[in-house]
Amino acid sequence: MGQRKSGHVTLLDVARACGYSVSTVSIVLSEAPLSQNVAQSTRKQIREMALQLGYHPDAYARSLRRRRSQTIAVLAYDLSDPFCIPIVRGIQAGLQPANYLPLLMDTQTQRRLFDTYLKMILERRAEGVIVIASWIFEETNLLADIEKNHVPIVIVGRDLTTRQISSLFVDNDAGGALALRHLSELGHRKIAVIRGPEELFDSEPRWAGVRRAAEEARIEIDPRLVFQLPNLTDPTSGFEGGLEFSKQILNSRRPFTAVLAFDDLTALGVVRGLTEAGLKVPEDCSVVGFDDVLPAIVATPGLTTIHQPLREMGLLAARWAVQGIEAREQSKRSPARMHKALPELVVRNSTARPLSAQKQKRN
Amino acid sequence: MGQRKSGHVTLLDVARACGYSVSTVSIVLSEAPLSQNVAQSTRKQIREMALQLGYHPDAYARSLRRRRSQTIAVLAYDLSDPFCIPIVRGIQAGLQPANYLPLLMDTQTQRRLFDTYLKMILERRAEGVIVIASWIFEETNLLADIEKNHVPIVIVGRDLTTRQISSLFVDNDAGGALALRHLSELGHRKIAVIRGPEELFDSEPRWAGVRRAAEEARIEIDPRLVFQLPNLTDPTSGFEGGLEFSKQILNSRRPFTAVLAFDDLTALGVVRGLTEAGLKVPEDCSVVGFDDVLPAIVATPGLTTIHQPLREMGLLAARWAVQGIEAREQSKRSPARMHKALPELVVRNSTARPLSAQKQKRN
DNA sequence: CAATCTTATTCAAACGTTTGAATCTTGGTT
DNA sequence: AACCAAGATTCAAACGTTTGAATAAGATTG
Repeated sequence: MGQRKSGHVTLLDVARACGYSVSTVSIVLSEAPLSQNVAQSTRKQIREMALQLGYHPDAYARSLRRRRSQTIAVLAYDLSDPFCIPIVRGIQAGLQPANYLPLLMDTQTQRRLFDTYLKMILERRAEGVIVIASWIFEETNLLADIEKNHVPIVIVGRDLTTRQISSLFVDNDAGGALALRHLSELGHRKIAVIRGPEELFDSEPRWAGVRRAAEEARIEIDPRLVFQLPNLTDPTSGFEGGLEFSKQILNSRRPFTAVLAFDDLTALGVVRGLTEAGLKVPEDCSVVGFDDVLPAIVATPGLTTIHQPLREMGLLAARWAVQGIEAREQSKRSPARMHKALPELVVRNSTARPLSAQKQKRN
Repeated sequence: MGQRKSGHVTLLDVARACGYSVSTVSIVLSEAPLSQNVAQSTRKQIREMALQLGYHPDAYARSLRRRRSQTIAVLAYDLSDPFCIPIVRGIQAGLQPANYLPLLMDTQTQRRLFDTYLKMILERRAEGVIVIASWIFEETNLLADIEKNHVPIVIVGRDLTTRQISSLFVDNDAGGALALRHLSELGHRKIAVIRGPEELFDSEPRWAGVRRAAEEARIEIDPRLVFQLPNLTDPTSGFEGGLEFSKQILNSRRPFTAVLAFDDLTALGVVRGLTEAGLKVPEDCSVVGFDDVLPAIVATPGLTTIHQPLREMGLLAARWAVQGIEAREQSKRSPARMHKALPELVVRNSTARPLSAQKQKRN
């Protein structure tokens, strides 16, 4: 209604419209402690006028004055990886009640974008940063700028506690063991394993868990049945990796009854490869994945996999970030925390007893 | 170094450190036109000092003063729908060069969150809004508040040009026709169709396209082979819908050789249902989806589907939003635009000639 | 009835920028 | 010697809030 110069209604507009000072209006609308002393009638009047004019406080002015942005940056390495989404969801859920706005950024595994966003985080005065880890860059050094400003950082999917950064990640060792144990309990003994890319944090401990469980089950893993995914740029390229693997292993003519794939996409690639070669999953060969992402759930046969509590991890990451901010407010030092999430086996239909074992059973 | 009260380095800090006024420093660092008049030596000195101190301009102060937030809100109905991701990617790509920050918000198909975010959009002074459409709420009315502030709106996935909102969506009619034509060309005549939820914008035109193409191909669609998905809350529940469908149609014992599903997730549900009933896809029954999302690509058999140019649509949406903002700057009225994207058939392995037709061919 | 305490409201400064106008140097032109 | 135009730098106000301190008017007390 008024001829405001900027497009938006300001406190001044409201103040003029109902004849009070800017201060009073601010106190009422922001529900400051002082607003107890403001007369009931005044409060009501101001509130109604604000509503009528369509007043919305300017977050920029407010943040500037309060010196708080109420913002937490979420730096995801690649949103097109279905792995990220549940984490983001969890973070959202954790930030909502604390009234922080997640500033969601997708680096698309590009170094250039990572830098751009890092600058933005600083400029937008994010009070905390949650990083969903990527294997592409050594995030650690890049985050130095952020740390210098004492902005709390939490990283999901990678252990950086050695560098004093709070970290959440799944217990890869336990997960790998879970997967192998499942196959061994079904009666598989000739198990092929696809290890993750060397650059990736999860690869090593996952493999260690597999070996440990194999030993416990007295299964010897034939090194000629162990494959290694190349270092990938695109997270969905695990699928191609799995496809490629199937070709190689079938060519080699070495016998195997099960494949333990590094992650779900890789597993789906294996399923595709085997199927195209005329093999049936799970009858001729069992396949197990890792992560439990959407494509694994809706594929047929449903993929047996290791579930990561991604949502819960995101939730916790958000809580930690908020706590870190609060601690900083009171200039307490909060030490880096660590959470190893427990993975769970989800049995679907890509695994079954091997033909040999079935015969055994029938005997 | 300096004993700054706030955690961040300000212009004043830099100014003091090198003995110039705040103005000069601002002019240099923000590369204002006036900076041509600033002596080379001074410029260099200031830049170096800024870098050394780790100065980053405060986006809040800057936006407040410039009255520009350089921000465009992206309101996605549900990020866990793989459909959204490529659109978001496209938007990102389109916003990057224009130097706008996408404020990515995930409403999780919750009305409450939608409202919360709407308020935030206003408070954060987003200069434009891109909505990735949902079927849950009538966004139109909710967006009224935004429109009142003359913030340009672009909607993806739904036609709201009748309400003067620029809209981008796929040509559902053409897509539906494409799908049916593919099946008919393979020789299918008994085609079951799963229509989308009534609430959903795409459902009707897609169905219309199917009927049109059926007529053109002289195929009669048996109404008893036509099913209807219920109104869903969760986008991935299309999978359950497809599963349920298979049970019903197999129970009915009516013959059919192909299923044209509303979207990919539904199609994957159908594949699961048929497979569990002992039917083979595509040998015993062809299945075609719609959208071409990740799970359709990595499933086995790869799903034949109708591809939507989602990334391109996102890119265009971003461009339109930016143009809308520019137009508003010059207080030009820009009329609502419309773009109907062309869908494409992607043939994978979930469709094949029906058994009957194969025999015919051999004759 | 003056002094004190509430209650209700306003003042004015500050947050960190940007920018039109003002100021102060120079060296160059009449 | 007076004048002027660049050239280099600074002043000061403004953006829209918040908030500690100040003010004014009643009500309560000694």
